[in-house]
Amino acid sequence: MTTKKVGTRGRPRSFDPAAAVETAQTLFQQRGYDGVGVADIGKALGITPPSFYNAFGSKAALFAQVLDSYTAGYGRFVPEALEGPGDSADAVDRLLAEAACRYATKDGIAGCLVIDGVRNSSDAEALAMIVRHKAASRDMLKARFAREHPEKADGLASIVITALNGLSASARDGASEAELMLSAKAFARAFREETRASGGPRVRVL
Amino acid sequence: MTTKKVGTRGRPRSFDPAAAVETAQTLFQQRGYDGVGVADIGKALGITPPSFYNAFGSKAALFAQVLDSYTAGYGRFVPEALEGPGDSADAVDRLLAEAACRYATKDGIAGCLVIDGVRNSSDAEALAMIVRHKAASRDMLKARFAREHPEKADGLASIVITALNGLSASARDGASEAELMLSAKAFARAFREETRASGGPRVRVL
DNA sequence: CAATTTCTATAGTGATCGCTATATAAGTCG
DNA sequence: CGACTTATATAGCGATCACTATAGAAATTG
Repeated sequence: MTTKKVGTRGRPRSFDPAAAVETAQTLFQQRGYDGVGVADIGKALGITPPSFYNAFGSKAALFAQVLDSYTAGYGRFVPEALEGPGDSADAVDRLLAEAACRYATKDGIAGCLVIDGVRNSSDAEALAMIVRHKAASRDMLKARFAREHPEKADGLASIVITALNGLSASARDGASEAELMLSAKAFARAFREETRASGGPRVRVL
Repeated sequence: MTTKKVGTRGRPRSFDPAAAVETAQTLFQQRGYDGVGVADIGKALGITPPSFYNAFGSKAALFAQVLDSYTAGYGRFVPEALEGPGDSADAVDRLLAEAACRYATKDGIAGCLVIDGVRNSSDAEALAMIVRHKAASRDMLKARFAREHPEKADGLASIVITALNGLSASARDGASEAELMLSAKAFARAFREETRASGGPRVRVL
């Protein structure tokens, strides 16, 4: 009896659903949506299928909870980096550097759940959820860049998303934090150039 | 009887194995290794499981053939871009631009099979093959960059790999060729800066 | 022709997938 | 206490996974 809410009738839960969401997040991030079975989650939580379905409804519904929790918790660094001091290029520099730190392998977890959690999945429901989350992230980036570069906000968002995609993929392939940071810094400089350029980069090599 | 080799005894094949490898490549690229079943391939080829196993041995063995064919054919653009005229930065500019073109969705296919074909897969054998192919690609990049930048060849390879990873991932997420090209050009400029820089970028904004 | 070789289809292996029908255990409430 | 409510476990659903045992069909060879 992990949860103990007074005034509730019926047999109490033998596990904490919030902790279960965290456990599931870890599993989904390690193996991807399709790579984790309901049986795996059940084993990790010490529960059997009926308890799982009574608590979460379905594997997809649990994944939705995991994604919401992920975005609201771990994923906060994105809006935080974007809304910090300085211009768009400063924000992107913070964002990519932070991503390089966070995406690097820690406790068997690497990369971003939203970016890579359902890659190659054949589950339409899970794919649709991720599409929504990615669209929301793109809108967030675009809105930030549009404040200074309304004309090319969309292109700038594409560059940042592709950079984040690359960092997450390399992290999942085992890249070290130092390796990721090198790419992050290079891409951040590329972004800064892009915010300046009309045609090519207006810089002069010394 | 697609194949007709004279002098062979026994019942002839009802399908062309080389064409089958191409068909399988398409399927693997569309849905990933785990997303394609032997039954799917059989249906696409109009054959039943015994014919499949008689010809290829196993799903993993077919995938190995697909990867070899992919690297030897489609994947030639990588060494070709690297060995063209100019310095490393010129080579990377060609490489990333070519990748942007090729990775963009065409006939339902997007991204790179080596980069994303087994992402989130739970098949150890297929994963091991991809690890080998990725290592070979990294070595190729590193060797090219080491000719001009022996000290930082490894870091430069990391940047290019992360850029390619990003382009492939964004392509699989549906990015247009124009979008990918914008990122490719930005990353190529970042790479050029990196080949010049010791500390930060030695440029002056005009 | 018959013998040999090779590929073919039908059917089914055991394992795993997400999910559930049934019954029981473990609580609160009157 | 009994009535009620909720969560639990055992067992199994149909579907799909990679793969195979068996036997027959289609070619070359003597």
